[in-house]
Amino acid sequence: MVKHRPKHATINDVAQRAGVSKSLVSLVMQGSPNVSDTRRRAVLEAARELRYRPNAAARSLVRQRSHVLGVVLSDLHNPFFADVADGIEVEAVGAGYRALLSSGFLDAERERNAVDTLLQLRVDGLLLLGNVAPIERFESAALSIPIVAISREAASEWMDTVCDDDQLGAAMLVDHLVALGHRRIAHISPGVAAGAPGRRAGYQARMQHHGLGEHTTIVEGAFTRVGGRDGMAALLERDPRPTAVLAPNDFAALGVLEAADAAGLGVPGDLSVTGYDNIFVARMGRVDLTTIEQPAAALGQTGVKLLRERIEEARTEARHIILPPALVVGSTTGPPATTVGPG
Amino acid sequence: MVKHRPKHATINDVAQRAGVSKSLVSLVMQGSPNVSDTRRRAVLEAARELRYRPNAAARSLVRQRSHVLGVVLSDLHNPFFADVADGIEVEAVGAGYRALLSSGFLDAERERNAVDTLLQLRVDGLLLLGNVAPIERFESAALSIPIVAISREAASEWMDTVCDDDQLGAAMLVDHLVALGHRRIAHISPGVAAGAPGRRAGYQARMQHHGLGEHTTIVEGAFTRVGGRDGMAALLERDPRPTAVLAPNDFAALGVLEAADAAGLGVPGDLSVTGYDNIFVARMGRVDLTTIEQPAAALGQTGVKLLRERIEEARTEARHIILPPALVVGSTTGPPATTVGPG
DNA sequence: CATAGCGTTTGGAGCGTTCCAACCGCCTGG
DNA sequence: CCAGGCGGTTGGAACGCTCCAAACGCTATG
Repeated sequence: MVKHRPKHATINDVAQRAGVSKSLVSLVMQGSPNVSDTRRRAVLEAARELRYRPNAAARSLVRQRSHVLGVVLSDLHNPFFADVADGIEVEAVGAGYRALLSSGFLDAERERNAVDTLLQLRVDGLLLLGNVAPIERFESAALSIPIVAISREAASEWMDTVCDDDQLGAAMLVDHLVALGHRRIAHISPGVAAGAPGRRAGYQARMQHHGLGEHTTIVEGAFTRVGGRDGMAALLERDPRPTAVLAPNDFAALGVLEAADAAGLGVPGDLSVTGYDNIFVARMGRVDLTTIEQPAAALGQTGVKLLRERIEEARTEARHIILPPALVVGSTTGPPATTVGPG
Repeated sequence: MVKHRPKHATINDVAQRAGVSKSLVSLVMQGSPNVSDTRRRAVLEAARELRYRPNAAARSLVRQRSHVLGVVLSDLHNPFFADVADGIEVEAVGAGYRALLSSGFLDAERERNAVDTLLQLRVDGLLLLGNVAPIERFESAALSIPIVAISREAASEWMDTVCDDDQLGAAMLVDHLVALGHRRIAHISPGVAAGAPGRRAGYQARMQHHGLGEHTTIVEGAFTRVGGRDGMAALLERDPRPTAVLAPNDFAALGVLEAADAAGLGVPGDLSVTGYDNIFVARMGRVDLTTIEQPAAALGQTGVKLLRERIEEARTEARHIILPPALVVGSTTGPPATTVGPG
């Protein structure tokens, strides 16, 4: 059995084997046109034989560019982030970058750790995807590297943001429910996590707008199934019980549905439920959630474009982009049971 | 407005500001005990002021170690991989490594690309998570860096593997269905993708074992919802139609359920459906899929342990570890409609 | 008083690249 | 016949860091 050989071939090994200087090898590797065909073939051949792979660390050291974009996702389990990440990857690869992901595990400390690792690796730019820590925690990092926060409405002077119009999205859901006849509409909100403040504000404002300010009910609950279950548990203790619940995202909505099912409440007969994100699970026939569709891929692509402006064109003033959300009506919303007739 | 400053402070900047040599700064950064308190404080202070962050590229260049593990996931959207990735991250961080993810997007070419990027970054080890390309494509990479393939039964002389017992898992599902009275049990299989061959073999062998060899029916279909839908579409054209379907994983099973719902087939009345992985969606009340639970976190943790053996203890002979699966019975399986009585 | 030893600090070499200036032939034009 | 130019090639400096050997200033010891 051949011994495992962890040592990598270097550009010098290749140069020696091909009988040329390391500079020539470098030129060949970069696809320079000013290399004779014979030498080029010799170098390529030697590189293949030695299984040579340029050392990205050494390269980025001298180039001062890594051509890698870092992505910190708050939750690997949430399909919405996967959709956004797809958009990021497509746009990044198209522009000659690679995207490297790191999970923040819905924890502020681990999020910070992930950011730090990526920063030490000297990625060219950083995309924050639904981070849970308050945005100020990332401002100091934004001084030394371009950062784009996705799904973060909070405007920062130092970093760019791109998100959907959370306030509008929440308002659309309230409108939809009010049109169905609901009045006691409650909201579950995850505090300061990405997206939460906007949705909460939109909900509150729109309730006021409809003259339902007194029915405004907000309970705490995370962007997860457990968060939805917890929030719903809290709402079940209210008397009178709300007839409709705006979950902060689809994940939480699934938790709400589970809690409702467990409590023997019919959906939408006894309770209407809405989500946010339109993840694939929401569109499964057996779930069919009423929700807000965010333009996930577009969010990711726009994020990369913003990063490139800073990296390649040295833009310094912050840009904040808002993309339009869309209402998707499923079968988890309907008229409240107590409403009789259309009046 | 202050100008954006992409230039990072170096160890020399810190040294100069603190009035010491760069060597001393290096020592402080590495937490060496042989540094006087005064100097240490001065260095730390200077580093903070300059927002200094060690350059991981330069460090890994001289150390020949990056303390980063690369993870290539075949599909970011599949929650099963997220579970495994969690296991990886936990174990990696505990051992002083960081995990960096890259998606292969269920495409052999992009998978190769992802591997190459990570290789160029000189990660200390690589974890392949449900890769779709045949394993031989990664063998040459395994010569220059430790690689562990997860959910890959194919034994390789050059890289380690850790997976659950796919053959056994598939057999358990067949046993379960046979016990319910099924005979026409079909299987959807994604060819050579990770996990597929073992499950297919287990299905075939167990059908034989039960004397149902003639009812063995295999159609092509990927590890995705669309794959499940396609496979089910093909099966719906068979006459007689199978009474039970073994989807290759939960994702595909969701597609099968959708196709069955669309075709007006009751589950489990007209058709029993099983998955594989036990992802969270399978456990939602409205789905409640019969499936096989893979020890996801354990798979990830074991993978990291194997990597560390190669990295830190220079193990060279390959190890192949198999973890036990478990049957999870839900409400998508039941006796076939045509069966009368227990005979 | 010279020496040894200890804790602390430092300069310099080297990690694998890129890139620049310089160089080598060779051809062309005056 | 020589200056100039050009395609092809090369050595060496630099990137930011670690680590080694050596030096430093002390104190304790013979």
